[in-house]
Amino acid sequence: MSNIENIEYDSLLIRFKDLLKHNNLKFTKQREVVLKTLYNNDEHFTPESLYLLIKETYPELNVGIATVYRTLNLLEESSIVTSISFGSAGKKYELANKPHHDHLICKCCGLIVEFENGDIETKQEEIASKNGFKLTSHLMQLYGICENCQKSRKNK
Amino acid sequence: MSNIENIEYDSLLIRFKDLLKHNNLKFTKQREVVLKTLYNNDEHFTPESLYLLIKETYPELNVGIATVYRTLNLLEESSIVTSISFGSAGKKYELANKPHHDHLICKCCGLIVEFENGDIETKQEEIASKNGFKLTSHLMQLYGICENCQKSRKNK
DNA sequence: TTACTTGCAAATGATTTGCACGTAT
DNA sequence: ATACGTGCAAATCATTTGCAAGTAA
Repeated sequence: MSNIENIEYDSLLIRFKDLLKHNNLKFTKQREVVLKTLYNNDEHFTPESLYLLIKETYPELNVGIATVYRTLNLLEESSIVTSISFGSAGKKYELANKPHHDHLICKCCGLIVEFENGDIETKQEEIASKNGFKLTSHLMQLYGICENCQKSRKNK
Repeated sequence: MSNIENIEYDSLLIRFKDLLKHNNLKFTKQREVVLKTLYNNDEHFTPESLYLLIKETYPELNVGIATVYRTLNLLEESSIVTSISFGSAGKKYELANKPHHDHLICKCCGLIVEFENGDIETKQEEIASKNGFKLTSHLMQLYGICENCQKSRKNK
């Protein structure tokens, strides 16, 4: 692990600890492990997939899925993680401090592809100011069928 | 109700009936009423809100919520309706053949302004196809502070 | 010590499913 | 007549919550 990554993780951890202290909450191994696992794995996790990975990685901690849910909610309220939801397949979480990007989501298998597009962001600013709004953030998710799912549909 | 609306509805209905026939499914009052209610009300429905409106509008049919779910799934698979996920507020359905609109949302007072922007939609198509996706829908919400709220903040 | 946190299991809420009866074709 | 569709209630799935025991501060 490089120094840069450690610095990033350390600052995340400090933010998390500060937040806990401010709210009279305690810093626990379980909470740390949730944050660390999100940080070490560049994926979009469902609560269950995160729970399974944590169980596998830290079997001695015997973390319960309820704690994963509780910690994800805490982290999301504090804007340390964000979630995206796609239909009935559920909700997925990722760290919020990644460089800004939007999501392309397969309605069929749940695959998520990240993208970034400056032209669209410029247009969004134009639309907002045309309507008298001062833009603070946005949510853009494109839903479709990915290459693989298009193929498997044809095979049926 | 104008002729134009009737023609639109009739063509929708024909599409639905064709689809049912094609799959050896039957055209029933309940299925018709789900489509008609979506058509007559320019809203985003949760399965439950749609169910409640149908019960209120056609009490004699005694439609069950399971049928609303079943019909929405059927209509969605057939691309007659699409669903959009509004964050934690759940999943909402609307007719797929309406012109797509997006939302500009004031974080301060909740004002919602609808807009439509062809340039962005074109870019979205480009992004999707560049990633091998066949685009079916999108969710774009711009969050900000509206004109009025900007003024009243200054007054404070 | 004393709150807060945990894992567990039970509870909840949304959606789906099995079944016997009803209905469109 | 024969599937298929329906409402109902029970089942399921993801998520939340109550509780007694454990742990950070």
